[in-house]
Amino acid sequence: MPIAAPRGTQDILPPESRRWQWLEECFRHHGALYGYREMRTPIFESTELFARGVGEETDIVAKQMYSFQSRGGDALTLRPEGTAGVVRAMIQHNLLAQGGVQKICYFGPMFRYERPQKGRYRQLHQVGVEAFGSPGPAIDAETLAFASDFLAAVGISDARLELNSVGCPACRPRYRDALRNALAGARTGLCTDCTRRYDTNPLRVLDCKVESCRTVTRDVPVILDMLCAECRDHLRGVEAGLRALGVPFVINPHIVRGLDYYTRTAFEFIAGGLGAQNTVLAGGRYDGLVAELGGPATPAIGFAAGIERLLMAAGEAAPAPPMAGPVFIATLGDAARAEGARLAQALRRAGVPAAISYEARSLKAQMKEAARQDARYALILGEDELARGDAMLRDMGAGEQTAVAVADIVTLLARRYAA
RNA sequence: GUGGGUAUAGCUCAGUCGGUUAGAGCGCCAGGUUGUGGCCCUGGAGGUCGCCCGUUCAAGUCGGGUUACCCACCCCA
Repeated sequence: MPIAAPRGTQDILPPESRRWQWLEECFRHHGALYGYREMRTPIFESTELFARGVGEETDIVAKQMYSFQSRGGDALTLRPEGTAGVVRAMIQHNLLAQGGVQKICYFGPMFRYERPQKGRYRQLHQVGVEAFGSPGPAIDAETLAFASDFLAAVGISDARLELNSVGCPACRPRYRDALRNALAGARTGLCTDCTRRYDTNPLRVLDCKVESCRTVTRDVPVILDMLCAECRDHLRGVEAGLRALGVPFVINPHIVRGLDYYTRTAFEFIAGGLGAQNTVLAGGRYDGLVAELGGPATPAIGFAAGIERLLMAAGEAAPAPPMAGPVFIATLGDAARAEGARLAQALRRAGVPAAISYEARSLKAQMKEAARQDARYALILGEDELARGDAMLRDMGAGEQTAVAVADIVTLLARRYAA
């Protein structure tokens, strides 16, 4: 058996790669509309960054990281997500000292050691944004509008935005205690995972998918009723902003984030057609993270989306804009083939995509090759044409051909391809 | 980490009760057409039936194991 790509990774082959380029272009375009600038950070970072930035007790850090020791003895990890690296870079380069709002977008591969399945990979690719420096709900609404518009642009118009507030360090502990109290009586009805979560992170019981747990959590108090005044006002501000911007949403009090520096706004976009992995884009506010990583206290909000899932959810809706079909130069004889190569180069330098036959083959075989390459034109150059100083220019779509002087070909085709 | 499914040509898949030379469609190459793609006809190339072990006179087919992929749990994008 020859060597195969590692488990949970995949090769993005043409023409699928064209859809990736298209999606990345969509993302860049929307980023520019909303004032985001791209940042590129390393694919590996200090393991400690993720331990602190994502959280020691999360599954991602506890059992899904590709960690290794460098030859110099440093503990490093392939990034499992994008936010930690961006925040680290913002702090390291003192970009937050500039004041104002800083909007950063990024995309690239992330790595998580998970059991692969539909929509879940060990090397996944995300696009993401982070906005630093604005504490109010207006930027939350704008960020969600960005997400919604971006999804629509890539052909996912049926995604449902689910919104929640996870409170803040002032009100969340109070809710956590209330939740624990409410669950205490029904502990025996919880699944084994949730029995553990009851102690470690009771909020996570809320998004458990086991039926018995859902039954238990149906009547439990919701955080929305226990938010402090500031968090409640913030959420109302986000809702008002979304309505003003025309972004539909539903409140789902069961959306949670595991860590203390996630604050207030939390959201997910749910799309169909993805099986169990149906979250296509998710994010939230993390007003405590920059300070947690040693930077100046800075409010922030962001989201990330998995490219593989986006393309799956988009399905047929995601077009793969075809490249302009080339001019295929079919030649007969060594002298004509050499002239064809020169002609092709002249065409390319004039901005016209050109292809040639590298070997001596029958004209029929070359015409089939031209059709296979979806050529717009075939340029047929044989001994006779070479002697006359012209070539047959065949319109592959129309199936008509005319003789054109070699001297005029580049100018003529450059004009047609420019149109 | 747990469970289920699948594995035959480049791709998508047939393959009967275990039976002698493993098939189809698409794709590829060539010819029909001495210099013209798509449609048609003819021919050709291409296979360690995932891998190992076992049962049997005989295994693509049955059994065990293993690996990979897929799906679900879990977790998340």
